[in-house]
Amino acid sequence: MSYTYSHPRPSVTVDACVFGVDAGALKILLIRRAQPPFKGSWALPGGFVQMGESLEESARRELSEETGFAPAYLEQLYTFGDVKRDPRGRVISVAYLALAKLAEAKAASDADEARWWALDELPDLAFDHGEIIRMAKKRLRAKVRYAPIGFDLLPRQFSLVELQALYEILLGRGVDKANFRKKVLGMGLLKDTGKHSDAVRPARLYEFDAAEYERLSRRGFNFEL
Amino acid sequence: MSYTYSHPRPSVTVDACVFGVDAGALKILLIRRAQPPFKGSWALPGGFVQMGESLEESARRELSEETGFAPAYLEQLYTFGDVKRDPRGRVISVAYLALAKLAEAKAASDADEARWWALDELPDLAFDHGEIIRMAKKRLRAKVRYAPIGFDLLPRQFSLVELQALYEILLGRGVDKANFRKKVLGMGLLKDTGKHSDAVRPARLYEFDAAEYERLSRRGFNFEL
DNA sequence: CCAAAAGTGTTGAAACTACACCCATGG
DNA sequence: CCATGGGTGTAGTTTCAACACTTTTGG
Repeated sequence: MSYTYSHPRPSVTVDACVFGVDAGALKILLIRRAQPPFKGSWALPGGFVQMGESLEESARRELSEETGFAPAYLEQLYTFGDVKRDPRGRVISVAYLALAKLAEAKAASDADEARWWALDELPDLAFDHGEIIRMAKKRLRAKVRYAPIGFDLLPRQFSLVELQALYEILLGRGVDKANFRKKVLGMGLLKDTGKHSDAVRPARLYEFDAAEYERLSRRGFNFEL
Repeated sequence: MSYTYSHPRPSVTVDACVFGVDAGALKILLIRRAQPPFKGSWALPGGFVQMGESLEESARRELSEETGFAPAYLEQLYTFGDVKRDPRGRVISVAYLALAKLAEAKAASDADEARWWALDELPDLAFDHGEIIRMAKKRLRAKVRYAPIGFDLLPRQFSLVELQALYEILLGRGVDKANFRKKVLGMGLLKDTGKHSDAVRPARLYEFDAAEYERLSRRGFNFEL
């Protein structure tokens, strides 16, 4: 490294918005802060980026350390850099959006310092984390319509009724059953597993066919619901 | 500032991808680097974030200093943080996507150290700027379809033929004239200025009605082309 | 056979596509 | 009156939305 500069530098953190669906509602994973500032407040899991790790590695590490959790889906959301967003000084935060499958979500929900909160009953939040969550929610609700990321919120095998319920939660409105099914199956992205749920009337279980999605995408296909 | 930490910190920079349309092609504004590393190479305009300015302010300042240019549109694109992306050490870059109106684009193109390049004839680029440009181009081509940002690439007043030509460039394919017009005018976002171009047969000139777009957006309207 | 939940068919309206055509102006 | 480019109209097809309907299972 032959060139080095010495100048005042901001700190850089990562914060993760982990969403999950449980009990018919969209939830987000928060931790209680053990250190000042905002000691005792709820906040997004996250922390300082270390010199030897990429941003995404940093997000995964912090998530694992603070919640013991490895998300099914992780994408960069936005970088928040207002001068006064952190009372400790200049701290720039790279926010990530993550999705968790329902079963795993429940497993992690027992911890004392990390719990799931329904999005319409959030506690007071540290820093500008309220704003970050608003943006993450907006991104999720928009993106679920043109990218096959909803499947990362469901178990690997799911029924069409479950998938429809998920979309109704995310979109915030009811969906016509017959039309939803025709559209979803018409895309040819769901593999019939041959299995059935054990409901009153057993429902066919499907799997998302990621390989087929890749193939179709390369040929110009666009997911849309 | 009662809490302060002392720990190794990355540097943070901003880089801007400024797009413009000229001579029927999509172009991007690059500068020639005067300092090492990559001295003499072409690169995105940008530089170090200062402690007292937000990220967007920083992007506007660097753009102004290096190209004398204030973009019509500016949005954050993505943050690049691979450990080895800069030979000087750990440098995280927040990339911005900017759009410039054609007339202003031409004005700035005379400078020696800043010039416009067609996207299919780019020179060798410093750092990971090639990757940043690829992502910016992808975002622009996708976003122009569901957000009214194409207008920021045209003069304030424009004919439908010009608008169509713009979309054909951005989408990379031909568009049916009659259908394009019906769709665009049907949205009710264009104000007829009453003026005409001075072509062989004078064309009606329109303006994008930003206020009306705001109004419709709040009522659930979604731009789409 | 009844309740509950899974799964389907039909139809009219709306949107999209392709393509042919007409119109205004300068030379 | 012709070339150039601006500006429609229409018809066939596909997609969409609404809604009523049938099927399977447990009790």
